[in-house]
Formats: sequence, structure tokens, C-alpha cells
Amino acid sequence: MKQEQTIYLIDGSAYIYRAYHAIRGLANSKGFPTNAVFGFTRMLQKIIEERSPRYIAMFFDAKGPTFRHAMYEKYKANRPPMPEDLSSQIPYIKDVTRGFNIPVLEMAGYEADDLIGTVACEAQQAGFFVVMVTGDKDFMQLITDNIVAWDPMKERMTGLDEFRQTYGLEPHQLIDVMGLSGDTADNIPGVPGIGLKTALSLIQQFGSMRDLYQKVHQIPRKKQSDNLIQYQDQAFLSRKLVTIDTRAPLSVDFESFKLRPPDRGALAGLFKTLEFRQLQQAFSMRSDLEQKNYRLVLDMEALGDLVRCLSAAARFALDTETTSTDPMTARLVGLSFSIKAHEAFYVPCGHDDAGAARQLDLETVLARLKPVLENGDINKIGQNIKYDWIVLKRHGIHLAGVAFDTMLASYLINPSKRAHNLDQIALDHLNYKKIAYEDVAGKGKKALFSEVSLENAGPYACEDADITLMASDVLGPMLQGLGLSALFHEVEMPLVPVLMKMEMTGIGIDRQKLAELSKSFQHQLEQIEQTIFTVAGEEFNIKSSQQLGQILFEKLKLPVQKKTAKKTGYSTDVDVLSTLAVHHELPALILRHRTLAKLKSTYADALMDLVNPETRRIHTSYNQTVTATGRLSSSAPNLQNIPVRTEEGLEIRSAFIPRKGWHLVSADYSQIELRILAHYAEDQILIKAFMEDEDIHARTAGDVFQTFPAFVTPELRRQAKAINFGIIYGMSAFGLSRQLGISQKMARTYIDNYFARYKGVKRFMDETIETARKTAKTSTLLGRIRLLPDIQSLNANTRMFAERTAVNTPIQGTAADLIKIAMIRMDAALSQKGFAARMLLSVHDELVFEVPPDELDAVTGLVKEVMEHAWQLKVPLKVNVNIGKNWAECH
DNA sequence: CGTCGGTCGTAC
DNA sequence: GACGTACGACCGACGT
Repeated sequence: MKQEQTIYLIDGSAYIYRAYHAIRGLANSKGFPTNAVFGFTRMLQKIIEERSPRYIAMFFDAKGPTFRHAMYEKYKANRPPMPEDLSSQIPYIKDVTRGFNIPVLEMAGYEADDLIGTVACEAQQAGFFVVMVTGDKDFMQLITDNIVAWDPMKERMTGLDEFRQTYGLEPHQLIDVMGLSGDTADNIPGVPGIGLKTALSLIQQFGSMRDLYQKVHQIPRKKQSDNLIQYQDQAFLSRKLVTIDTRAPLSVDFESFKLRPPDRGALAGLFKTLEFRQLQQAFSMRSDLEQKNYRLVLDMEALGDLVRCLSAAARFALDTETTSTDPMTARLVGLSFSIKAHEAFYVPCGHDDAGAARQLDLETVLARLKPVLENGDINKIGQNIKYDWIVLKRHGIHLAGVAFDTMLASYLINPSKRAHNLDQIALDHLNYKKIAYEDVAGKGKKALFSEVSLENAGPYACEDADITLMASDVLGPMLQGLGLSALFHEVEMPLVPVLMKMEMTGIGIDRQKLAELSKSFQHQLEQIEQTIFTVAGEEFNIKSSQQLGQILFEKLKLPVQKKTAKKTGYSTDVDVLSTLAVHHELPALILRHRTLAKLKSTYADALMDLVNPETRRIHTSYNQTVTATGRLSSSAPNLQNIPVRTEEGLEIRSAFIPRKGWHLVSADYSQIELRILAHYAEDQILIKAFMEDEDIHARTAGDVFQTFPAFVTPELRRQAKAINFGIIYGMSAFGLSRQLGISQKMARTYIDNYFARYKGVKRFMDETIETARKTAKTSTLLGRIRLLPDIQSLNANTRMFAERTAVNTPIQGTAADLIKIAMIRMDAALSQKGFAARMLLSVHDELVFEVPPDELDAVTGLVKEVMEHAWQLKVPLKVNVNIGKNWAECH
């Protein structure tokens, strides 16, 4: 009712501290702390969203001493200075406030309290209803019929009635109460021995300090009255100190407090710097679509014009709209093109809403576009172009001239980013908020683009092509500046069609074999379930680690080994259950159940579900922009974690088969990461060992355990292998001791022995960390980079994690670089030599092919040759090749 | 009924 | 705290 006339006065200084303490550890990738800005911004947004204020202003304390310090030099003397990592955020907090177009008020010599008090009184006189936004009870002294205090964090509103109920006083009496009690937070002394409760009851009884001192002899407790008398001056000084000055020399123009729309550009820019992704997105600018030249292509004449423009262009961006995120099943719905910024065309050809009768049909469109799409002299730019490439190939178009993928560019620039989709790229590099897919096609499973009307589809699809083109113009120079151009143009881009072919080829699956395995697992699971329930004495969900924890540790009282990583409960992982197996028969049964359940659900059943009905093969997706190190990842299904270590696991692997009469050929790098380590470290012992093709783990065992090769037992070799892996991953003595079940002291000795023997490795690790510390990044042999902002962190844990990453990434990432080169060369060699053999899988250090019998000798020789010469290192690369009738036989 | 964080387990 | 990089099944809490 008073909404029109309500004015909000925010105690900014208090909220800075609150936000700072409420949110810990937030910082942007440069290590700049952002927790207080973030919390403050959220608070501000909350006020604006929930209260829709018409008038609003922000108040801050002035830097330096105030008039209260002049009255009492020890005022707030107990306050530690503002932490450095908070004061550095204050300029940003003020910028955010200004970005919201909210006036910032501060004045030398005054605190925010006094300015708010002054403005509140004036506003009340001018007829406003005043809301003081604060959590500080000092402000309560100002409450009147028209002035209230609101704490948005505690969601508490205090008006006159609430105040009277809580304190049994009038608001102005609060200063008498605080005069007596003092305020430890501000170092205001008050009267010794009188706390808030006593002060309250005294003022309730006497009405004010003045009246109290007139009748001080009436106080029954002698000690109290003595103190009051002795500290009378101090009490009145304290009263003065807690009194908010409502007459600060401030000229107020309430019209300037009127809330205006935020300065979206300024805020988006700020949030970008601070790396508040969601906020950045929320405030990013959206250019006016009216200014853009986006056109629907609906007739032959327009299509002809488009094709002429595309044919004359040196390059253009393209994008397809389809019915699925899976390119192997997607139907084409339309194509969009952009030749220059702010201009784009959308050619619908598969929409099925009522108005879609106006669209050209698919065959006509493709036939007309085919020549220009297949013209390799015209450069094509895309976002995740592998997707469009596959879709088009399935529609009979063999895309050529693919020159730039914005997704890959974004990835190389910062591979640690969670997302490299076009929306994010537009935000990051163009400060542009795209039309959301959901707003066009809706949410969830039935959000088919073919259902979208042409009017809505046009701008969305055109924008995709337009943004892709504009982004490529920004990203290209960035790659250049970061020294990533060669890696981009000579490795990542050429890899795209190789991955496309592998995905489209897929791999054969023995479905009957998987069905039998699934059935067998099911049968065993049913049996073991009954045993588990009998042993446990009750039925429960074995797959629930929470319920299992209760059974093991609360019902059966087995010794708790460890808590889960996030401290939410008892850990029941394989280490714990293996240890418990000596105490009770249940843990072993659970372990067996886990193994079988895993094999059935994750592998047997999931793989059967993903067999493509048309090709009867499995087509994984190779993701080129996911891992922080440069490795590929595989999904739907993940073919990079098919079991291999156990008998039963191998059964799953044996269901991967070549086409009839052909063979599977697997070629894997031997110890590629240790060889790369030897190369980087230039460690003479390691290099010599690899030159002479020694058994590297046995060699390490001899060195670390200080024994002759002849005395290295399989157990010692196993331990040495763990040490070698540990070195690559940056393992500590603690980790090694746990891994090997030895004492930490022993583990320490082993590690010391290792570094004493392999001095180059030690030097490499130290230098790599040092370089990373200076540059805040680490890089691979081919110049792939990974940013490491945390390596400058003051938190030892955070920093040490970054240090391990700094060492591991050049090793893991270089291995990825090398196998990518090998893949590109193998693909080219197979085509060039006219082999029918095909590359099917890539599993980090292994490539799998299917090969007809007559090509076996040539292809096995070729793959060994190509992989071993992918790059010249200081040690030879070694590749083992195996042939089998299924994937299991290749090991 | 969908989403999301937590836990666990598979691979290199 | 404590060993790097992934994907995905399942559970259970939470929101619609």
C-alpha cells in the first residue's frame, strides 16, 4: 500500500563483512578473491527481486577515523584491520552497486549508520516509508511508525510493534540501554558489570539514563549502584557513541534514489572478470534482432541466391538443425549459413508443423547445396562440426573444406572449462547472450526442433551460424597469440574427420554373447542376494551404500575404517570391504555382488541397449573437448573403460568382434608415459633402460630396493610398478604406503631411493612446478596448454594439487598428442594405400582396427611403423601389436 | 517425474 | 589432505 513511497536504505558495509564470512574460498581463475562480491551481489539481487523497491540507496562507512574517534580514541580499537582479501574486493562491490544504477553514499568522518539515519529522518519528513536494510540492532533506535528495519538474510522485519514486543521499550530508549551495557563489538565500554539484560531491565524500570541517575540510590544492589556512579561519565560517553547522528551534512535528492534498470553491459563485463558465469549470462547484452539480417529461405529463387552467395564466398559458417543430439540417428530439419557478421540464412527442410508446407523439400535443398558443401576450396566454419559432418554424410553430402571448429578453438584456449558450447563461447568471447534453445523448442525429451514453427526457428538457427562465424574471427587470433595454431590446424582439426569415420564405422557386437552374460550375471545375483539377506538377518537394498553402512557398522558393529570423502557417512568401498572380510563373511558377499551388478548393468545391458538397429554395431561418441589434459573421452557408450583385468570382465570384452572373416588388431604403446617422462627428464638411467628395451618396472625395483635384477621377485616388481605410476601422478609417501600396505617411513625411503637414483626425474618435476608457478600454466610437447591458477594459491592443499597437475599434464597430455598424430597418419595411410581395414577404437595408448585377412601383415606392420614414429623422442617408442577374433584375444 | 550431488567402480 | 584423467550406474534428497 505504501509501495509507491517506500525507500530502501542499505547498510552496505555490514553486508560486505557478512558476505565475506558466509562464503569461503571463492576466487576467479586468476586467484583473485570474489567471495564478498558474490555474496553482496546475491544480497542485492534478492532485495531487488523480492521487494521491487522504487527508491533505493547504498551506504558505506568512510575510510579512516570518524567523529566518534574524536570523542573516544579507543572507539572500535579492538577491530582488526580489514583483511587484505576483503579490502581488495571493495572497488568491485561499489562497481556492482553502480552497475545496478544504485547511488553509493559515503562521507568522510561518518559511518554508514549516520548517513542512513540522516536520510531516513529526511525521507520520513518528505512522506516516505523507510526500510533500513541491515542486520545491526543499533539501527533499531531509529524505528518509528514510518521507519522499519529489515534483515534480508534472516528474513526479519522489525517495526514499531515488533520492537516494543521484543524490548518492552520505545526505540529511542535503546541508546540508554546501550549506553549502560556498552557494545563489545565496537569497543564501547558502558558500565562494568552491566550487560544487555540488566541494562534493559533498568531502563524499563527508570525510563532513561537521566532518570536512572537521579534515582540511583533506589537500586537495591549496592555493587550495581556503586558501579553506575563510579562510571557515570563513561556511561554518558557510551550513550553518545551509540547514538546515530541524524544530522549529517548531507544533501539528499530523493529522485536520484529512484531505481532504474541496471547497466547490463557494465554488469556483464564485471561478472565476466569475476567469472560469475550465471550472473554474466543473466546480464549479458542481447543485440536487437531487428538490427540483424536473418532470412528464411523458402523458395527456389531464394535458395538459388543463397547458393550463388555461398559459392562466391571464400568461407562461411554453417549449422544444421536436427531431431536428435545423436548424429547417427538424427534427421535433418534445416541448415543455416552465415557469410558475414549479422547476416544469416535459414533453409528449413524438415519441419512438420502446419506452416511448414511453405518449406522446400529435403531432397531439393540438399541437391542444390551439395556442390558448394562439397567444394573443398570454400572454407567451412562450424561449432562441433563433427556432428554436422556426420549428419550430412548420412544424408549423402560429403562435406569438404572444413577449416575451423569454434568448439575446438575454445577448448585449446582453456581445456579446463566445463562447457565449450556456443552459448558459453558467445558469452565469453562476444559478450552476447544467445536465444535459449529451450525458449524456442521447449524443454525435455519432446523438445524436437522439427516441431518449431518456421518463424521461431529462423532467428534461432540463423543466430547459431552468425555467432559461429563471429566467434571464429575472435578465436582464430587468440589461438595464434597463445601459440596454439599449429596444434589446432595440424592436429585437432585433421583429427575431426578421423573420429567421424571411427564413430560412423562403429564396432561389431556379439549380442547373443552379451545376452547370455547378462542372464548368467542375473542368475548369480539372485543367488547371492538371498545369502546376503540371510547373513545380514534382514532384507535391504544392497546397492545402497547408505543402507549397507548401517548394516555393517551399526547392526553388525564391524569396525569403521573410514568416512566417505564428503563426510556424509561410512565408506563401504572395496578397500574397506576387503579389510572387513577377515571379520565377517558379509563383506566378501557384498564385493561379489558389486562386481556382478557392475558387469551386468554398466556393461552387458548398457551395451546391448546401444546397438544401432540399422548397422547392428555400437557407435561411440569421441569427445574432443572434454579432458583437461588433451586426451579424448568416449561416451554413449564409453568404450575406454571396458573391463580387462578380471576373467569375467574379459568376457565382456570378448563380445567386441570384427566383421565376418576379418580380424581385430590392437596396437598399444608400451609404457608411453614413462618413456615421455624419460624424454622430459633427460634421465640417463631411464633413457638407457628404454634404449635397451629393459623391463622398466623390474629395473626400477632393482634401483629402489637396491638389489640385483636377478633377485627382483614378482612382488618387488609389482611394488616398483606402483612407484612408477605414483611418480607420474605425484604420489606422496602417505599414498604409496596406503597403496602398498607398508609403513609411511618405508614408503618415504622408497621414494627417496627413487629420486636419488633418477636425478633427472627429480629435476624435471622441480623445474616443471617452478615454470608453472611463474606462468600459471603447464604445457605438452606440442604446446597444448592447461591453465593452473591454483598453483599460486595460499592454501597448501589447493596449491599441491595444482603442482601434481603441473607435472602429470605434460606427461598424460603428450601421450595424447602423440596418439592423435598416429591416428591422423594411420587414417591417411589406410586411405592412401587403399586398404579396406578400418580404425575402430582409440583407448589412450591403444588403437583397435578391423582388418581383412589379406591385409593383416601389411596393416600390422604399418600401424607399428606409424605409431612408433609419431614423434622423435630421446627414447624409442615401442608398440605391441596383437591379433584376435575378438577384443579379449588381443591381450 | 526430472535434476543433482554423493558414492562407487571400470579403464588408461 | 594425501594419486593423474575420464564415464556412468545407482541412490536419495529435493523441487515441480
